[in-house]
Amino acid sequence: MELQKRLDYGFNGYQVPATPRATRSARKRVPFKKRVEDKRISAFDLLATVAGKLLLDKESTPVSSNTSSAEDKSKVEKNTVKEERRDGNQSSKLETCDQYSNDREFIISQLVSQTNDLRSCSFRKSPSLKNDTHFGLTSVVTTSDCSERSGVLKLMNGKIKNEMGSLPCKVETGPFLCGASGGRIKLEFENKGPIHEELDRTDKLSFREVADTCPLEDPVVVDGKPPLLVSSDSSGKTHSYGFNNHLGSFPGKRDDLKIVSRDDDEKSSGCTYLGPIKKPFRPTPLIGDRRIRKTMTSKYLKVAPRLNDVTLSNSDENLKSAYCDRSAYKRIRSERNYPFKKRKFLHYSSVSNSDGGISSEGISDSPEQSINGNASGVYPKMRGVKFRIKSFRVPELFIEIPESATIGSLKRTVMEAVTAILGGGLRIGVLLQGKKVRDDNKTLLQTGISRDNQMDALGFSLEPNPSQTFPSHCPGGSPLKFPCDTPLPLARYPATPGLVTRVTHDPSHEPHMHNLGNFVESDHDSAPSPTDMSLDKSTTDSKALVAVPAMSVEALDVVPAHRKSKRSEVVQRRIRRPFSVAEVEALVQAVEKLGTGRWRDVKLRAFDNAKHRTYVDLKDKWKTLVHTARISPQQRRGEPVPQELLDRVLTAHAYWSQQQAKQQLKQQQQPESCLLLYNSTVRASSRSDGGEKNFG
DNA sequence: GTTAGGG
DNA sequence: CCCTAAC
Repeated sequence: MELQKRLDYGFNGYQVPATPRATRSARKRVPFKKRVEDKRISAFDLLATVAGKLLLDKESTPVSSNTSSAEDKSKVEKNTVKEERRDGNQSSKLETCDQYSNDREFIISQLVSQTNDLRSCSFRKSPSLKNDTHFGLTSVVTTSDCSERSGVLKLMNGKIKNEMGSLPCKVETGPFLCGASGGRIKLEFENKGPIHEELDRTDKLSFREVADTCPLEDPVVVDGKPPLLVSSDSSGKTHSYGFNNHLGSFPGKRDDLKIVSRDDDEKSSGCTYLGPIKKPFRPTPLIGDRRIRKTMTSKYLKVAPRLNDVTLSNSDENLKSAYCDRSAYKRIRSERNYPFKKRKFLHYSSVSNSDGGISSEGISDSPEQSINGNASGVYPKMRGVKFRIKSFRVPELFIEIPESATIGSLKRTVMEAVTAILGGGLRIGVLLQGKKVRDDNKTLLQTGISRDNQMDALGFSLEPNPSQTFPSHCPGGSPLKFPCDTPLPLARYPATPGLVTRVTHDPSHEPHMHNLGNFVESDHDSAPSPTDMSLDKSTTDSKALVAVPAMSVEALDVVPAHRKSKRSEVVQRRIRRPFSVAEVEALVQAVEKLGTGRWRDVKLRAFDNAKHRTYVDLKDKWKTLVHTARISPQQRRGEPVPQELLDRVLTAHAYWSQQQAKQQLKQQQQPESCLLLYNSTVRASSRSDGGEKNFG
């Protein structure tokens, strides 16, 4: 009979509705049980702790320092406010920086603009980049705990490249956590030349030239201020979750920050050559819209070819590498762009999939490690374990900035790039005796980290955060393109007029082609590895999708899932990702077939690869689609959905609503026995084929 | 874990 | 998109 109805309806694409929930065996709702806090320390906790220590504000640092934490903090906030108020005023920004320079100082020793060279070399194959101006940056940044204030930043025609390989770090167990002694963070941006700057006793952030093999000219030394991370959020809440502020308040008195620019193409990983960016960025419309207001300084940095790629080598490899870097744009969002909320922290594998040389060194036992007297029942001898990370190396950074940009802007840009990296582009890997500890749930005790004899083998590494990678895909509607023509879902986010900066993380997560049918890209969350992903998709996806329209690139914008270093604390709201027309079409198609109320199936069917689209999202989208279809076109907002689709939405919605009503009616009328029979029949028919069987 | 709806 | 009640 059901079949007959369908035929009457005249649509053969719909399926028998799934058995209504109500008819399913009743499940008891288990009252929420408050979880008992587990005092055990898991690897994840450890990571969170360390990362938090490294990246977050100095609020958590001991007050024993000469510098008042509170004072610094207030200073930062003050500056923040001021900056925002004078938004756009360069001089005022400098002023702001000046204030801040009390603690840190930047010296730029060399600055070179090589727009032309770049254009003729690395960018030869990238027409879209022709007009870009680049400042190559090679720098070493060091912050240390002393009062000495000096630093040097040399700029060259390269860029701050963020090398996303696994990064080594040195860790020392010690009073770090308790602040007894200064913890240090050494971040390196290596530039081929193994320039390692030893941490000095400076109390500021300094940039120092490293292995600059490029011809430099017009050396410019500027005694500037540190690119204060500005919080443009006047609400004043920013500091509570914005990484920028945390960075701004980098415990200069205690921590050493070392960044060495690096020009290591070989490390750029196996990315494939990608052609010019075809997909134009979606204009960031609305100047003055929410984004602008909120992210004045939160620029989106992009990769820029490194100088060395251009001047030092003309080898294909270099060009290729450079190109890859160029194409591996990603958005790095400032953490403060996201409101945070108390919520369950996204669980993710904290250990990198990348096998890049990870190394850790220098972990030393802390004399005073232990003390957590409170022994839990499970772990009778619970001991505290303290770590002191002596140094970390930060991935490469690429920065592109207009010639006309001011030094102040440049500084800020660099700072922001670093901030972005630290804020969300990295994750921490834990190594024990050279091997990654992948299970975040293991306790230190279980892992053996708590044992003294293991301390020496413990290491941490900074690794690229897969979630920050840029997915790519090939728009199905367009002709098949060569890889090099794959549109890059890049986006430019001029933070301030005249200043365009972009940063990218390692190309190791290079965008890859997918089957046309694979219209929805995963956001790489917890992706095994770029390579695996590709393979995975090409095999898995192809079979699962049928004649699904390809989505437009914009739909695939990767929005880095920002991970708070501090677990269990605030987690930002997911970024809004408007559905593209292609997605809508896929959704409509799936719903037509599966009906409303089977969102999980819809998800599996049409959005299985779009990790960022949950079935709840799909359900919500359908809800809004129905609403949209009902309102007048004038009232609609956002990317217009073809009327044809909206019509289908209404049709399908009406149909399934009717089905639902009928079923409910039936359930009420049918005797129990019949109901059971009916249900079993329906289930069998609707699920015999994975729930996608069509009526004929 | 899913679904349905309100916010 | 989030949150949550009700499955």
